[in-house]
Amino acid sequence: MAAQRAETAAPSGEENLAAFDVKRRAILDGAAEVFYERGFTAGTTKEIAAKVGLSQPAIYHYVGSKDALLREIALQVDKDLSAALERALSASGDTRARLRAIVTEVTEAVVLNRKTFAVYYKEFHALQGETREKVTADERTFMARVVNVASAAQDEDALPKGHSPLVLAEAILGMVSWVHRWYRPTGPQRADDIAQAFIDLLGLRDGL
Amino acid sequence: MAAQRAETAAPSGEENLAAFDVKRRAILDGAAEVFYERGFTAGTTKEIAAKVGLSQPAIYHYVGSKDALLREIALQVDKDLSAALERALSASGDTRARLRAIVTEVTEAVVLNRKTFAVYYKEFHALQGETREKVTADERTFMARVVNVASAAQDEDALPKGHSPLVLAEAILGMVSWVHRWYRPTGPQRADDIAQAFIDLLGLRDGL
DNA sequence: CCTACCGATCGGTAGG
DNA sequence: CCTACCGATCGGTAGG
Repeated sequence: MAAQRAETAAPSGEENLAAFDVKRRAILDGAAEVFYERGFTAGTTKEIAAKVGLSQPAIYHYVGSKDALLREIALQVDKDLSAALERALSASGDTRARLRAIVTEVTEAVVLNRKTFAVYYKEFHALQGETREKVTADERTFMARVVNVASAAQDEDALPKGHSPLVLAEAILGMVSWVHRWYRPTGPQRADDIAQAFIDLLGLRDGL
Repeated sequence: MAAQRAETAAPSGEENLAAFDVKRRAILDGAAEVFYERGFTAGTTKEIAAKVGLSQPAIYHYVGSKDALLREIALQVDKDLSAALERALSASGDTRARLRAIVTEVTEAVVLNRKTFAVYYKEFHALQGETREKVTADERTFMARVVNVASAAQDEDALPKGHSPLVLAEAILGMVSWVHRWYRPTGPQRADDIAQAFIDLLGLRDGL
């Protein structure tokens, strides 16, 4: 449960806290990759260790449990999503501009950490206890804020009236979230191009 | 690998082929539910058996392996998706009407078998061998056909020009596919309402 | 940070 | 279709 750092001083007093964090980060990255390729349950701590050049038990010097690996991944995505929304909503402009900013910021977040987002979406059900509750609550808050913007957009004729703003918000976020499944970094599209296509498709282009 | 039916004649000659198929179907439904709730790897044959009122080994009288359970689920979704697209493209009407039909038919398919689709999307990576290849190939064909419609729609000014038709197709299908994640049968929305909201959001309403 | 290893789980088989 | 059970895997600990 508790972080392991206190019990894992460097072997010979030569390595420092920064080295610990660097390796810990590498382990988390390796975990995201393994869970992305094989799923949380099928992916093993041994595979993660191999990717970082450690023995399997060595993982436990840096992280308390396999569950903790998934928890950190989920909390990272949770943080990325709120940060993206925060940036989008703090930008200046009218409601349509805010919607555009949401699309752009969230698309960029998904593209930037595609594999981490994929693990988050696919392995949500494997989250346990407080983490599950926190992430669920944060997602609800996130949705509520986007729904508010969608509702305002309907009032201003930037989105079609006569439909639940919740459905419109889920539609827009679905379009954006789904990027994690088809985006390829080697492809011709950049995050900006994709976001702009979404914006035009939704009729949110500036001056429309 | 081979179906088990030939080796599993009814215990006392009383039950017939229909009973076998009924139970087999129940097992597949139970598997979809268990894999939906717990994931493919974490979900056990014991849990599936319990849901159908059988012992764990009894599962193997009806299905050859745990992998076969996932395979059948994936092939069912594969079939549902082609059938939906087939219906959409065989309907009369112009390109915009065809796009509307794709949105409506696929949304209805996803809503109807929400959990099965969720397992398909989340556990794709666990598919093995020929099944994986077939499903991958079918998905590619599916996409190519939707991209064709999207491209034609651009030519006819039913979708915005200046963007890759692939990105537009992924955007529309993402919106629709994501329904598996938020749709609740107890909610106020029917599949039709959702599809109509998508259509309006995309500016595809008839006569626009 | 490693080697050795335990405890538990689980897919699948045997044999009836 | 059941009971009994095997073989293998894996998360995590011990002890250094």
